[in-house]
Amino acid sequence: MLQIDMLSKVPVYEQIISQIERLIMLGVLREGDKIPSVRSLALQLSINPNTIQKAVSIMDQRGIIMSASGRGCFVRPGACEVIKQERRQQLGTLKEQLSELKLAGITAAELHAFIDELYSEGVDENDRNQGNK
Amino acid sequence: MLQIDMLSKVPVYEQIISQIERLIMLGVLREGDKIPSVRSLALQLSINPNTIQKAVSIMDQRGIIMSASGRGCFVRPGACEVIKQERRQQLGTLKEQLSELKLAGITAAELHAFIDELYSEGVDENDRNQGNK
Amino acid sequence: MLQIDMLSKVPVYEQIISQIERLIMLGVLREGDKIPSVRSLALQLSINPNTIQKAVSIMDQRGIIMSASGRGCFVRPGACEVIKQERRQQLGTLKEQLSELKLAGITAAELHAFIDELYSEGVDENDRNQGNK
Amino acid sequence: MLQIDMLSKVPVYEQIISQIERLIMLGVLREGDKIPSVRSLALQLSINPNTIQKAVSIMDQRGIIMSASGRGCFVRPGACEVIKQERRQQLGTLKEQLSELKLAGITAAELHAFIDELYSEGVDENDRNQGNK
DNA sequence: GTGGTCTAGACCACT
DNA sequence: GTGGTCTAGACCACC
Repeated sequence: MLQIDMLSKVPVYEQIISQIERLIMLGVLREGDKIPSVRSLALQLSINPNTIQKAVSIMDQRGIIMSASGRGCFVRPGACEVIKQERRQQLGTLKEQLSELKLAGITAAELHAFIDELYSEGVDENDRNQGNK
Repeated sequence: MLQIDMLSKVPVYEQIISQIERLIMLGVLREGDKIPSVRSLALQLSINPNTIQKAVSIMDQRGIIMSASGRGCFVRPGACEVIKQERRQQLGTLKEQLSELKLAGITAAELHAFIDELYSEGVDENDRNQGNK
Repeated sequence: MLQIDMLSKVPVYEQIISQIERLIMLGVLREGDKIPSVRSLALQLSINPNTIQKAVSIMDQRGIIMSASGRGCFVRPGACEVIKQERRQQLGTLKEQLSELKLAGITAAELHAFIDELYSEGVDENDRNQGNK
Repeated sequence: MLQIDMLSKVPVYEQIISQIERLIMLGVLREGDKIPSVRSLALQLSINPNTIQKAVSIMDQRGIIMSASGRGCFVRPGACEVIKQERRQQLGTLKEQLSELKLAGITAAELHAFIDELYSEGVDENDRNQGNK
C-alpha cells in the first residue's frame, strides 16, 4: 500500500504522512475508513513502529485522522479540506524556489510548458479524485 | 551584503551559498571578483568562521568559486553556468511538489497566474542581470 | 577496515574518502551496502567525529554515498560510475606531472616499464573487482 | 618570463620554483646565468617580494641556485642533475596515483597511449633541451 | 592578513 | 543509536 524510499533524504515519517494524504486525496482512502494499524504497517514496511507512531500522531494532531485507542485510526471527516489547506500554504515556499529558478535564467514560458505537461499527463488521477470531493 | 535568518530551518551555510550564488547571478559579483574573506564575513554576520568556511569549501568543490590559501576566494570563470545547471536540476524536485499541489486541487490556471505575477514584478532586477551575460 | 596515516600531508578526511572509494571499487563495499557509522569510525580510528562527518558529507555531495539522519550511510547505486569519472578527470593532472618527468629526462620506455610492473602485480585484486561490475 | 596562475591551488612560490626549474631544464637558463632579482620579479609578476624570496631560498637550499648577497642569484653548476634527481623521486608519488587510476578501470593500454602521445608531441622542446645536457 | 584542517563539545532531528 | 549543524578555539601553510 505504501512505499518507503530508504535512499531518500526525506524522513520516513514524512514519507508516510504524504503518502497517506495522497491516498486520501485520490479517494482510495475515504473519510471514515480505517487505516492499517501501526504494528501491521511496521511489519509490512519493515520500519520501526515508533516511526509509524510519529506519523500517526502528527496526522492526528493536524486533524487528518483520529486515533481511537484500542480500535485503530480512521480518516477524519473533513480530512480532504485540511490537506488542501496545508498544501495551499506551500505556495509560499514555492514562490522562493521559483524566484531562484528565474534568476537561473529559466523563462516563464518554460515553466508554463512544464505545468501544462504536468497537468495533462495524469488526467485519470484527477477523475478518480472527483469522487471524493 | 548578506543576510542570515537564524530562525530559518535551512542551514546557515546553505543560506550563505545561495545568497552568494544570487549575487553572482545578479551580476553584483562577477567572474574573477574577490569574495569577502571568511573571517570578515564571520565578524560581519556574527557567525562562527567554521560555518563560513563550510560554505566556501562547498562552493569551491562545486566549481562556483576558487579558494586559495593566503590569497582569498574568487568567483570562478564559468560560475554562472554551474549555477544555472544546478538550478535546472531543481526542476526535478519542483515536479514532485507541483504534483502534490495538483492533487490538492490547485488548478493550472492558478499556477500560471502565480508565475506571471512573479515574472512581472522584478523587471528591474532582470535588467541589471543583462550586464553579466 | 580503514587505515589513517596521521603523518601524511594529505588531509585525514581525504584519506577516508579515497579509502572508502577504494573499498567500493574493489567490491568489498557494494552498492546499497551500509557504511560503518560516523561515531564508530571515529572511535575505531581515534579521530574526531567531525572529521569523519566531513568525509561523509563530501561523499554524499559527490553522489558516492547516501546519508540519512537516523538511518545511516549507504553506498549509492551508481557510485562506481561516479568514482570512475572522478579518476578519469585525474588524467588531466597526470599529464602535467608527466611532462615534468619528461623534462627530467625520464624516457617513455621507463614509464612504460613502470606501468607494466604496476599492472602485473595486483592481478588478484582485479579478479575480486569483477564481481562488482 | 614567468607566468603565475592566481586561480591555481598550487602555492605561488611553488609555481615560481617549478617554472624556473623548467627554464633550466629547457636550457633557457644555463648554469652560471643570473636570475632576475627578487624585486624585479615581484614588480613584474605583481607578487609580494616575500613570496619570491621564499622560492629563492628554497632553491638555494636545494642546490639549484646560489644567492650571492648583493650581486644576485645564479644558476648553480650541477643544477640540472639536482633537478633530475628531485623529479625521479616523484616516481614514488606517481605510483600511488596510477594504482588509483588502475582501480578506476583505466587500462594499461590507455596509459601507454597517453604516454606515447605526450612524448611525441613536444619533440622540439626536447631538442632545445639537448643543448643543456 | 588569507584559507584549510582538526579537536572538543553541544544540540537537534530522525529511527 | 543514526547523521547534521554550529560554536569555540587551536594550529598550519601561504601571502
